[in-house]
Amino acid sequence: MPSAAAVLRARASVFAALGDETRLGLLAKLTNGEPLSIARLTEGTKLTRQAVTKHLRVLEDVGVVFSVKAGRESRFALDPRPIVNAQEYLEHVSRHWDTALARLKALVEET
Amino acid sequence: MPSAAAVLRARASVFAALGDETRLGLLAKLTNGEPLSIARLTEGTKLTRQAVTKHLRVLEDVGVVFSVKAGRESRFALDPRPIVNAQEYLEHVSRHWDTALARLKALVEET
DNA sequence: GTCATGGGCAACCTCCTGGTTGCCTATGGA
DNA sequence: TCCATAGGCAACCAGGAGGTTGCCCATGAC
Repeated sequence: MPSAAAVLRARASVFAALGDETRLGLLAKLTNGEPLSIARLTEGTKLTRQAVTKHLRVLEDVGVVFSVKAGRESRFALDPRPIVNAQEYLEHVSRHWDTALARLKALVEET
Repeated sequence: MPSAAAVLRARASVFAALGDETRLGLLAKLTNGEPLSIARLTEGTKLTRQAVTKHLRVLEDVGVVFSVKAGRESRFALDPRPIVNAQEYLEHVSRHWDTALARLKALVEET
C-alpha cells in the first residue's frame, strides 16, 4: 500500500500532466480509442515531432497513456484509470466542501 | 461566449493549478468551508508565508479560490465551480473513451 | 539495394516556477 | 502609545519545462 504522501504526489503529477494545452489536445485525439503513432499525433500541432514526443512521455510517466511498438512506429493509447481516479478525487473535494458548508450554515442559523 | 480555444486554455490552467502538491494541500484545508488567513494556511507547510501567498495567487487566478479582506488579514475560501467543471470534463473524457472503445471492439468482432 | 519514413538521443536555449530574503505598511491589542 | 502580528512588494536565485536543431538507427515500400 503506497503511503498517503505518495498518493498525494502521484495525484499532483497527474494534474500537472493534464495542465498543458498541448497535452489536453493529444489526450482528446486519443479518446477515440484508436492507438495513434507519434507522426499522426504531431499532425496539426505546429510543434516538432520531438516536442510531441516529450509531451507523450510526460503523459506516459503518470500512466494516463501507454505505448505499444508496432513495426517501426510506436502507437500511443489512452489508459483512463488515472483519469477516473482524478475525476473521483475532484468529485470528493466538491462533495466534501458541499456538506461542510451546509454544516457551517446550520451552525450559524442555530442562534 | 468564450471561444473554444479560450475554454481549452482555461481548463489547462485549472489542471496546472491543481498540479502541485502544496496547492492540493492548501485546497484540502479549505474544503472545510471555513475561510482561512494566509498565516493559518502557512502553518504546517515548511514553507515561507510568501511562498504560500504565491500559491494562493495561482489558485486565485484560475478561480478555484477567492479572498475576502477582514481587517488586517485576508481570508481565502474555496470556490468549487471550476473544480466541478474540471471534474465533469474528466468524466466526459473517460465516458467518451468508453463508448468509442466499445464501438471499435464491435467493429472488430463483426467479421 | 535504395530511399523515404518513423522515431530515439543529446545538446542547447529561453522562460517560467517555486522558493527565499529583506523591507515596508497597516491593523489590532495591551 | 507601543509593539506584535498579518500581509504586500520587489529583487534575486536555482532548477525544471517546453521547444528547437542535428544526427543517427531501423523498418517498410519500391
